[in-house]
Amino acid sequence: MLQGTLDLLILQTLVLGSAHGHTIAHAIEHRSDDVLQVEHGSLYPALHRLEDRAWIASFWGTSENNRRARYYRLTAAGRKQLAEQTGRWDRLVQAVNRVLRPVEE
Amino acid sequence: MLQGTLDLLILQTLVLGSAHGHTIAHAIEHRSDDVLQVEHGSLYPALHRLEDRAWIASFWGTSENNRRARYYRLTAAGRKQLAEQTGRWDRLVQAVNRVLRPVEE
DNA sequence: GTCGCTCCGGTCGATCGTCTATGGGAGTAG
DNA sequence: CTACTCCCATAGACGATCGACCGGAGCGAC
Repeated sequence: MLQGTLDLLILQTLVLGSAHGHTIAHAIEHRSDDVLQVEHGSLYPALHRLEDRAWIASFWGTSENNRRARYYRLTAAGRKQLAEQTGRWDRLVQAVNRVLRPVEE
Repeated sequence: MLQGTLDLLILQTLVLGSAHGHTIAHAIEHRSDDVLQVEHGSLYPALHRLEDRAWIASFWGTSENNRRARYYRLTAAGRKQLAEQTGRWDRLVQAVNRVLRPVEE
């Protein structure tokens, strides 16, 4: 996966509502038509990283399968961050595409 | 910059003809409207990496400023690799965008 | 009851790519 | 001969991802 993108994907996923790790990973994989794979070893460090930066907040709950699960929700700062990172992502993609597909000058 | 993208950008730049490090960096920066910045410390490791993989080949020459410069050209394998990586890039971008911009289901 | 499976959270070490900083040689202009 | 630019190069740190582990706890089959 592309470096730095996971944080963005997680934030976006949480816009739709609080969720726990497993659900977040599945949502990303499903919505990307299984192109993006979210490994455990990447997911949890990312979640902790985002929580440290106060972009998401967590609380313990019970999953739909009656299992103990840590739920995450987007904070106000996280929402702001999501907008910034989405913009940054778009700019980068456009920049790379300009290089990849040269137009006649 | 996005991880792994630099290799792709370099390969694409060399499609237009052989060039040395400085020129490659400037070309990428210029064609991306200065959004992408190519640092020396990233460029040369990338060039050596690509050469190790035989996707580019190098030879010593003289720059337009009469300076000793190492020129790089795309190999056949590099051209093939460019096509593959471009496809991979497109797939990833589309996948991320699907997650970022949810359509009604 | 207990065995095995799935769900859920977590960590650790290795790896990879980038960045900052530093260095040096060689041409050029004053 | 000094200063500046061009060009190549490397070293150390950092940040993010990955693969491989480990633990617990619910659940269904037998």
